Amino acid sequence: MNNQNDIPSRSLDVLRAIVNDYIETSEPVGSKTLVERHGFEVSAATIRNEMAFLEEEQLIAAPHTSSGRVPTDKGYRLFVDRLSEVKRLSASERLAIETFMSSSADLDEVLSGAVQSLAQLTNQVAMVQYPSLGRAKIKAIELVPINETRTLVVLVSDNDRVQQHMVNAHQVLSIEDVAELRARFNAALVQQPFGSAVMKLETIVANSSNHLKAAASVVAEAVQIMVDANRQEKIILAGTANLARHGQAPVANLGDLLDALEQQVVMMRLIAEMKTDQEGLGLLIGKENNIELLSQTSVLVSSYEKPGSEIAKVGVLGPTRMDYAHHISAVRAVANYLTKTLGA
Amino acid sequence: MNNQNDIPSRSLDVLRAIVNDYIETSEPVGSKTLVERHGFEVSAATIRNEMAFLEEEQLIAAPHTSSGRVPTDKGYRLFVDRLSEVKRLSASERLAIETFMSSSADLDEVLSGAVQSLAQLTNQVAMVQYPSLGRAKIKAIELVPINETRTLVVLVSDNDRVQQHMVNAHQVLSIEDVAELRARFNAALVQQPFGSAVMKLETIVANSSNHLKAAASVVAEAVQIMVDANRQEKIILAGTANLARHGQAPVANLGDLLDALEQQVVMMRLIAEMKTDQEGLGLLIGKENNIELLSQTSVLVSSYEKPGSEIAKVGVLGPTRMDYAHHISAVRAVANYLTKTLGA
DNA sequence: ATTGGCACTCAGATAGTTCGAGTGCTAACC
DNA sequence: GGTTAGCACTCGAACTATCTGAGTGCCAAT
Repeated sequence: MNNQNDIPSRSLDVLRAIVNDYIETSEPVGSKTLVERHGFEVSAATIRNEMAFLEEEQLIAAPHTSSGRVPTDKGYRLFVDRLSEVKRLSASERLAIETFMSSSADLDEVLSGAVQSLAQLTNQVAMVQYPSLGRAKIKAIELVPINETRTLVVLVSDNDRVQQHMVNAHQVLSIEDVAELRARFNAALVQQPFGSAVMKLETIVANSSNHLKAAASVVAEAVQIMVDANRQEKIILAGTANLARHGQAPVANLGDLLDALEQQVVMMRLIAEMKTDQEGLGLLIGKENNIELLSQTSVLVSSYEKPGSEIAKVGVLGPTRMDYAHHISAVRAVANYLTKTLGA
Repeated sequence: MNNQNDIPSRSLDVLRAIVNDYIETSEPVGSKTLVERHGFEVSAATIRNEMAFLEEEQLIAAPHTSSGRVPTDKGYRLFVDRLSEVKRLSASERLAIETFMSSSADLDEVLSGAVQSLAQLTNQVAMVQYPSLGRAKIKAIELVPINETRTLVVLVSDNDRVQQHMVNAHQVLSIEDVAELRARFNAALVQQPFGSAVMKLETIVANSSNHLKAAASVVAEAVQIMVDANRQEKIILAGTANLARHGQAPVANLGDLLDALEQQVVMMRLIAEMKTDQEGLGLLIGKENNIELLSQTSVLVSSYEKPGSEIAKVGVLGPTRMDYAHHISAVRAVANYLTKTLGA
């Protein structure tokens, strides 16, 4: 097994050229076109020798005997890690991000703007993970009476996230009743971290006036549900149409992939488990993600930070044959804007 | 131009058989298979004569000379209007709807459950339109301080819909300030229909304490935005993956269709403009919708009612070659459940 | 180490052939 | 008159054959 560093510099030049060409044309690339399009000072035959070497190293592969070569997952990996220079975003691209992401909006709007601009920028499927609220605190609980028995429970956390859940107390609640419940829940829960809030719920119910115990327990249940919904990761997607567009789908059965995306669960797990480097970037190429359905797709994420809550991720999913150099810039830029906007 | 009623009964039998067969097999259907699979007491030749007649009437067409026949839009229309018997839903299908649509949830959850169950039931793209809130009234306005200057404005309407919008007052607001704003807005707006609420906003701002005028105007703006967002129709989709699944896409470029669905605007207009009959059902077959992109798809909707607000629609979109008899039942059932659940 | 030369491979395009489901028409039949 | 059997005909789909050319691997010469 050869170490990467054993690969001579010219071989790497060839690999870089192959990846760039293939990303651009999406056709297997052969030795002759390679010499023509890039400024190699050697003949096609020499390049062929290099290619044979790269193939031995499993960095490129031929779809069928005697056809051009295509980078393997391993080839892309080496390319990304050591060969690609980051393409800076153009001014118009930066502008696009800024206009898409209106600041001074609430979390939902900011995230949805971010994911849409990223999808448009990359022509891939974009996704953003909600900041996990593990460390977030409860800012307020509002009870809004809807009719005699039904009440809307609104939970606001200290990072601008608002959740709501309808409950039915199965008993008539007077205005005073609602006020009491509101007071009790707020007194006990405001400023509590989500984690510990749940433990207080029983006490609140126990302390409530007798005739309100049932209602209190229903509200407590709603709070529990919302806290749980928080712990459970959530993502937003945009640009799924890009999968069907631009010719060759990155998967045999496009329907299955779209389905998986719609169900969210696969992507949620994947994005949650992805590791990122010290710069916050994470990338899984092809089979690296160990998900059969995604064996021909790459997932690129960058973490962004929401002060006060944990770090979350934003990224794109596309065919392994994606423009890594460009997309890395795009994802990173959107992540930066997110951090900036949310920090304000 | 022949009136429908001039078409002899046996011809209609043949048309019905053709539609049913084609829906089932998605292959053009020929005279021989037709005689075999359905209990026609006549020979294939006779059926051919009938088919020639149907073709003259433009109810069926042959993809190419000497191939089986396929129903035209007009053929489907006649089939649906006069020939198909509604297929009742199976017990398990009804059960699926019920479990999907937990009652005592808020509007978002109910609608999202409905659209998901419909997508699953029909294997098509399902969509539901939010009830327009033209007649709805404001139930409460809550102001939740997020930090010194930012405040979350929560607007609850009397049909369980909750909206929120973050505002930045650009000035420090004390608890008393927030209380005053809350009181003023609620006093002026609670029980006001959305339509007239907007007109009161100026007065509220004018009446506010001087040092709160700026803040009040920011909040008023937020209310305005939310009211507008309400007036603007909104839909939820589910099951878009079903388009890519099951073989032949109903459109040349699947990407364009997915894109249009994601952008929502096309479907929003279409669903808003669709007419429904006295039973609340509406159906556009193929080119009837006059949208090039959707020329090979049918859209089937049923209206549902949310007491107190206007009527909205729920339905499915799929290839013209869809199982109308079944889907009509499914859409109608979901609409009924919606009306029932929301009326509670 | 590099290169020109050359035989070889093989996917994809083009063209020809066959096959059969399906048609339209006509003449006979009830 | 409606129905039917019979038959010639059509034409897409599937199969085969052939051709082409981009690309390869290898070897001998530089």
